[in-house]
Amino acid sequence: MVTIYDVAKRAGVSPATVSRVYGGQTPVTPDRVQAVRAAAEELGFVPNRNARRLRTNSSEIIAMMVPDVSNSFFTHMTRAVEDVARAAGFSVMLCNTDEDPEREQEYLRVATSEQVAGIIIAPNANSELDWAVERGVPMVCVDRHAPHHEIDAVVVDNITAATAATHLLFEAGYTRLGCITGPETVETSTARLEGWMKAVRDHTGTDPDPELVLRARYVDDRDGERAAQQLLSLDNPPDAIFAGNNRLATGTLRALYRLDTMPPKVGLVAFGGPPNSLFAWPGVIVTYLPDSLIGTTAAAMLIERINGLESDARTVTLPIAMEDPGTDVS
Amino acid sequence: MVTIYDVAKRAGVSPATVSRVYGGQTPVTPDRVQAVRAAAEELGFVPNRNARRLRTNSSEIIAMMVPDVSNSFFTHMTRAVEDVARAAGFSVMLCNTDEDPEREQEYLRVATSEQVAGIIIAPNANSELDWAVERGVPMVCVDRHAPHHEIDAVVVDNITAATAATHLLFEAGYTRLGCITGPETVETSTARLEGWMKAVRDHTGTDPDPELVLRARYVDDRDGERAAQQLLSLDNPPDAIFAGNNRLATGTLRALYRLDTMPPKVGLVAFGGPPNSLFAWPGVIVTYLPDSLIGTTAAAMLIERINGLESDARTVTLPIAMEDPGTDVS
DNA sequence: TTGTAAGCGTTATCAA
DNA sequence: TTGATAACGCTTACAA
Repeated sequence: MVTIYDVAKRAGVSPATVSRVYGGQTPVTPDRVQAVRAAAEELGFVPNRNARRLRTNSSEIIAMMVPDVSNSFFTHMTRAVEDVARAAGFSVMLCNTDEDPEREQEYLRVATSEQVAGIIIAPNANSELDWAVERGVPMVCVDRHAPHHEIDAVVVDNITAATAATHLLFEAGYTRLGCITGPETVETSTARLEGWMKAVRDHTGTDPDPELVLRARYVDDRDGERAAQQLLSLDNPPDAIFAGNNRLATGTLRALYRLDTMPPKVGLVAFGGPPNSLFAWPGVIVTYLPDSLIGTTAAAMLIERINGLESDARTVTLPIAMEDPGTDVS
Repeated sequence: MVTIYDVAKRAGVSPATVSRVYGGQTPVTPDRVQAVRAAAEELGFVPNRNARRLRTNSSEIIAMMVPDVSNSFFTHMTRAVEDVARAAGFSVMLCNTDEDPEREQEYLRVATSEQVAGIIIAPNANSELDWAVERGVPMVCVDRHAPHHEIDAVVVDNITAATAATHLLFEAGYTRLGCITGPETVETSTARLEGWMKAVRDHTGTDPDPELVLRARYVDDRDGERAAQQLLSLDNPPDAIFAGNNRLATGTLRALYRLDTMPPKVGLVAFGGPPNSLFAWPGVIVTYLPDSLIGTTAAAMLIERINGLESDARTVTLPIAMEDPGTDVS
């Protein structure tokens, strides 16, 4: 391994000078910079970041922890984070927590002991962020608030959007609405359920029929498909379904397709949009989560923290866009 | 920061003993292990990986470099890599090269100077892998061979599958086929074009009309959409289109939808499948790339290299599955 | 502006 | 089985 000592010898300067050429604060005479760069080039020198980190106690890596790396919502968010991070000189390390607290905990441990510059995380109700927070690692939550913690967060207004989307179903003429939402450990699933219930109460004047509400995992299409099948095989099945995230929407669509009751026969709210939806479909109301905007906002906030900002925890709530193609088959 | 010295003092042992308790090779008496663990727990000790790496010259991080983190093909592959890597004690750092040699080069630099354990990369024709290879970083290419290099690779048989899929279009009764493939810098796009041409020659006995072949970027749906529009607005437009990857297929479908010529009116080969395709569609022939299998295979091969395997470069070619729902509208 | 030298927290060598 | 001690490659006082 080529070190600054080798480069120093070759360039006829001291190791300190070499160090200063790379990201040093102290100025170095131009011709010496030249000499050092030339020597480094010839020798194929690469600064050892571990040594640097050991010395400086800081890295240029941001860890991004999401429950599902293959969900387009998070991949878009990640891309946005990466763009902002790279512009500020950080690399992004992506970690897949799979909505599993143990995995998440392990990654938090790894990230902390890697001395990452900061962490962006979509936590769940059981996340134990204390540990990393206590050790002073800058952190920003995305999509969900931090449980029990004063941590910056970038979220969306799920309740309002869920209510609005559900209203659109009623306006389209559907009357008996089912709801498939995520597990209780995920904040957004409860918020969306709440928004849905509000709309149902507004329109019917009563609480929704409990058999019309199902919970399924966010991370697997199949769970959504099974839940939809269950709803549709009720004695008194719903004529429209609210699907609490993009995967659940995909699963629900698949169930509808299998049963030959594609929208608009049965209405659908795809909260967060089916992933990579190809085109608008009559009878499908799609809400678009501002994935990229969440990412850029969170990255910017994290970088502020990394740069030493000490203010109280901030929460940014972003709006949700919606598309209603109507129920006409065109 | 809590160090092994603090823990040692608290536990009444030497720093060396503490070090040995964590991942050490040398045995330690059980009660001392107890004492050390207890002390570490109380103090909230986390081993500093930078110091460890500096000392041992090795990390437990695998860098995965893909051209498009939001493409489902690569996200599925990444998940598979992660599963295998985690089982072997590695964390996975995901890097988005955006099909851009400069970005890729930067990430290779970062990864090398981070002393990553190994690299899994989907390179393009301009990738300069020499640099990292020379420094002895274990590497495996996925989806594409390494340009000019003796490096392990896990690929699929694009030519054969492209030919077979194109044959299916002819068999379905389509006669004038267009082809939208990726840029020349990407090996798979040329291979798929080649497979398509072979099938066209087989059936028509002549070379395909040059105006029916278009190149578009792999990484953006819109490029595919524009290309499809261009093909369909020819004086003598194709009655079926071969789309060279999942994004191009998505874009093509969108163009077909806009022009109200959805399959089976115009036939389609979606090579690699439209992302998260909801269901089979008449007139759409889908080839499924073995994304997960590529990932697990590549990860296993990389880990062998990390563990010191010195054999010649190996190339694994995996088969491609296909689905043809026929042209009947059901 | 430059060089010398002392760490950063860990692991590896060597004796005990 | 354990402990003292010398690295690992880099940054940074401090002195020149």
